[in-house]
Amino acid sequence: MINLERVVTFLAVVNRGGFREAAKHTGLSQSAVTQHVRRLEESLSVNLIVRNNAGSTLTEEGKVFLPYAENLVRTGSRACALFDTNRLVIGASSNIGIYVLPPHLRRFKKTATCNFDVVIGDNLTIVKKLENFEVDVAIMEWWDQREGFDACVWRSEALAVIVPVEHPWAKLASIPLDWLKGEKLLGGETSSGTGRLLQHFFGSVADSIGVSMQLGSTEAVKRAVQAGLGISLVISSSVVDECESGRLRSVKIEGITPYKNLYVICRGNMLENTPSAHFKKFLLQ
Amino acid sequence: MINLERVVTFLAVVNRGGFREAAKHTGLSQSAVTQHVRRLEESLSVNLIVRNNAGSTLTEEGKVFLPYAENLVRTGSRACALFDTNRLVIGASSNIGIYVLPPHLRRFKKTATCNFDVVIGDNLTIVKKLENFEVDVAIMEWWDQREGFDACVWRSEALAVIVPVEHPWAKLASIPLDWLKGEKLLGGETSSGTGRLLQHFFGSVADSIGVSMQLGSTEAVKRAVQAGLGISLVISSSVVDECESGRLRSVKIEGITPYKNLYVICRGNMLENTPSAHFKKFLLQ
DNA sequence: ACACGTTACGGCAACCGTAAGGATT
DNA sequence: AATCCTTACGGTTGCCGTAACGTGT
Repeated sequence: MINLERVVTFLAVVNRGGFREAAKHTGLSQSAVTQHVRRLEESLSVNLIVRNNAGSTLTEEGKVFLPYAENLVRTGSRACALFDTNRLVIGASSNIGIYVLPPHLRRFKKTATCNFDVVIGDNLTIVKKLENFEVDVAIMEWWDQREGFDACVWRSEALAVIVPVEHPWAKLASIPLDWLKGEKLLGGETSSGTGRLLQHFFGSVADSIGVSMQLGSTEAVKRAVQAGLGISLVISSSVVDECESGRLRSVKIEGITPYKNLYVICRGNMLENTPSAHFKKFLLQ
Repeated sequence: MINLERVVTFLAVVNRGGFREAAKHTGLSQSAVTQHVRRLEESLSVNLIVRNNAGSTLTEEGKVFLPYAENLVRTGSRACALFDTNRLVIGASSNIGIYVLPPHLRRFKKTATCNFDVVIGDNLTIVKKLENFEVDVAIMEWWDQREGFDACVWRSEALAVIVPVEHPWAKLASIPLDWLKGEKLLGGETSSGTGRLLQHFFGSVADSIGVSMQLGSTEAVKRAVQAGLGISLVISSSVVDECESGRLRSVKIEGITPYKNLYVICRGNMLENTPSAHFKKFLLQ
């Protein structure tokens, strides 16, 4: 079985571009670095690194091995940190991490008995990291009930239809649902479950609502709407500032208050006395 | 950093239910097993296993650590097998493995520079094994274009409508497509893409063709058709013997020669000089 | 008494660092 | 000559297996 210390050294050589630098960085002698890499190569029966006076580089085999090496070290590190009651990695999908979570994190920081890191990324990335043990707990905009995880609804986050200030609807207190027929919404992050939401709140009208671009982030959507490129449906808290300062208008829909459930997700089989359990309990009060 | 050998031993203890059994299974002395587990526990600063005369069990911490351990060992094993140039595991979905592949494997055996194993299973099982690095190359009846794999069409395999010998169509050279309307085909393996095939070759007629049972294997379908339970659509080469010996009849459809594409699938990022690359090249000539 | 896991201990191999040795520029 | 990696070598450590030792049934 592969020796992880050697893999760590291998990665150091790759990242630092040479054996000497890797030695400095890992605290080993550079002779030990040579031995680590050589033994790793022997155990795999291939050369991983092209030795070179001007920067060592990966062989083809090294390139194939690299992702495995990174995965192993990541997972190993996380496993080591598992019972370290002093560390927590929180994952959040972009919108939540940017617009919703910060004040809660600030409150948590006061009561927390441990340090924590936050990783923000699109929904699929965070799910992947949750599965890869790179994050301990995730706050997400949807959950597909996959096996091995405990998900519970944290809170409902209000959604808002936003339009440019010069838009005909901009000065109306609210509009009837029918007006949305045939509209095209500017899309933000992919895979955030917008389709399902539209269906749920707008019923048959949803079929005639299109999503016209995938701008990748709510920030991009806000700018695009400001620029008059179209309208969109976003989390209310993401546009509080813009609405107050008059750069965007939030328009209500008569009789409907669309919202999005946010989920707290942990791996199943969690212990009581872990940082992630504390964080979950904190969020759910 | 965690020592993977100790993790392997830990898993052996968990799976075998005791230190002694784990020792037998891993080839270590049971003293060494004790040391491995103890050192692993020390490195994580928790107890993982409850020692017990009647079967050792996991502690709560052990249960939490278990998935990490499995993940690490799986990834490590995969990485080790990456450059093993003397081992090849070929996966094949049942029909292909049973009826199509054997003569090719025989030819390959003559030229092959490595030993190989064959794993036969239903389509989903083989995909799973491909993703888990349990098979290196797979021959499948469909492919859903998932990321990280290279798939190419190997060959087209003719399909045949089969009927019992006493069936009204049995003595006809061919039948018009329309006759299939309202028929029910006996289904074999699940998830073999029969629905798409019917649509492709039979067009609108396909909508009125049903699939009445899921018998699980082509062998079962053949027997069922022989017994007069219905008709079916199968790979021609699977019924050559039965048609020759008069136990089944293969009926042509006027103007249509249905077939099924077979795919050779490897992981992406493959090197040139691997057994699976050789096998793929061999199949594609 | 038996089956299980732990501890003690001696031999062996692995590993590390120092220092000298090639190779390339 | 300078920089890089490899090799040689000795001291230390860690690891394994044998065997003796607790412990619970």
